[in-house]
Amino acid sequence: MKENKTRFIILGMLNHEPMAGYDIKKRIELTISHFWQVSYGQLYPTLKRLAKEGLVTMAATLSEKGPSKKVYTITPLGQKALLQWLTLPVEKENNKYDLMVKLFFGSQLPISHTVGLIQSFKSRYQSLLPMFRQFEQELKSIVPHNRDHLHYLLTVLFGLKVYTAYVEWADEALTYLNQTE
Amino acid sequence: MKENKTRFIILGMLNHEPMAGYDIKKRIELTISHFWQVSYGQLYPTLKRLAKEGLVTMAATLSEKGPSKKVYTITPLGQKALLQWLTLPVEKENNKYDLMVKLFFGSQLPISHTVGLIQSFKSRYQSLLPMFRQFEQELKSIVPHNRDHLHYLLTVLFGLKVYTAYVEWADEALTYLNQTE
DNA sequence: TATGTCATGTAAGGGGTTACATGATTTG
DNA sequence: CAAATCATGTAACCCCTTACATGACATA
Repeated sequence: MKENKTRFIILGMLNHEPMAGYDIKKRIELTISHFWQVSYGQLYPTLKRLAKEGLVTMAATLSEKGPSKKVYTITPLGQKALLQWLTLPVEKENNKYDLMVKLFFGSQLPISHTVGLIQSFKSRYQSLLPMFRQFEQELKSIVPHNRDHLHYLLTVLFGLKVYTAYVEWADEALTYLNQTE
Repeated sequence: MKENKTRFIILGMLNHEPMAGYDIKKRIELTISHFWQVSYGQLYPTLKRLAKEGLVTMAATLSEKGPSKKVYTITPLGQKALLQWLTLPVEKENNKYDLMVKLFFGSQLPISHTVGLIQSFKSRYQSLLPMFRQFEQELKSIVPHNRDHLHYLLTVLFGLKVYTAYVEWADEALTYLNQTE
């Protein structure tokens, strides 16, 4: 069977503080989008469903400033469901890399083309590194006093490690391709 | 819009040599499963569809040894479709890590629990490294003479880099958690 | 003879993306 | 005043996984 994990992403975010759907989305982008993504098409219906099941409550804030928002708050039932899910076994990740498929089958294409693909892969992740390094610095100064931020830091370090590995691999690959030319 | 990439995985495999569905699946497991996965439930219907569209042809081999197989061969049309897809822009990967979500939200759980999760993550990938290293050795001896194998090698090096990054991150994370205890 | 592997499939169901739609508000 | 952003949603579609189903053959 397949549990809906989006539910728990939302519950996790709301467990930190009450938020509107739009804000949850922004928070996701900022904090966990390097290892989990949620689209509006999934977010809003799931919020509605969580409310219906009593795991969150909704309060519409009319006319405060900007468009009206629907602020959601996690309920004790929701917290219980979240905690229970957190103790469930971790599922193995099945990641897919379009680039690798194209590389694997791309021996007929000109090497220059392959080089281009790898270069843009490299620069995509290289450009993200500074942001992660800044997060790392900020978090490391807070962590000694705050348990929550330790967990956040660990995921930032993960992003840093993996993206750095991407960049290093790209350099290695480009070296090999240069030798072949 | 969303193209069906499974089609091109199959075409790519058949472009190397004609095979039955079962063999394609095994080949996928052996060579690209660390960056792409295909299930039977997707494989067989897609093969059927590719045949219907004329991108592959099917020949049933009855009674040779073992159960009968349906051997598929790529057609010129199929090769054209494959080549065309290979030149399409690479799509950004959207990978999901269940573990990271549980880490990110898991500050309320006992540290020992978190440690356990990270340890099993580490050992899962650490145990895969020797196999990749062996592939690396084998391929490096062939590569100078064979263009195909260079591309295969690049994806093996990718697996090696990323899985090594996983292991290194795990060690880093465990160190942090030890300090906290 | 029972278990495991070979070999091919189908059906159900869900999760998730994309595209479409709407309207208010802010900013250049 | 136009464009971007805020804010919430719906509908279609499809990819994919899971579970189920079948039967032959090999092996312990």
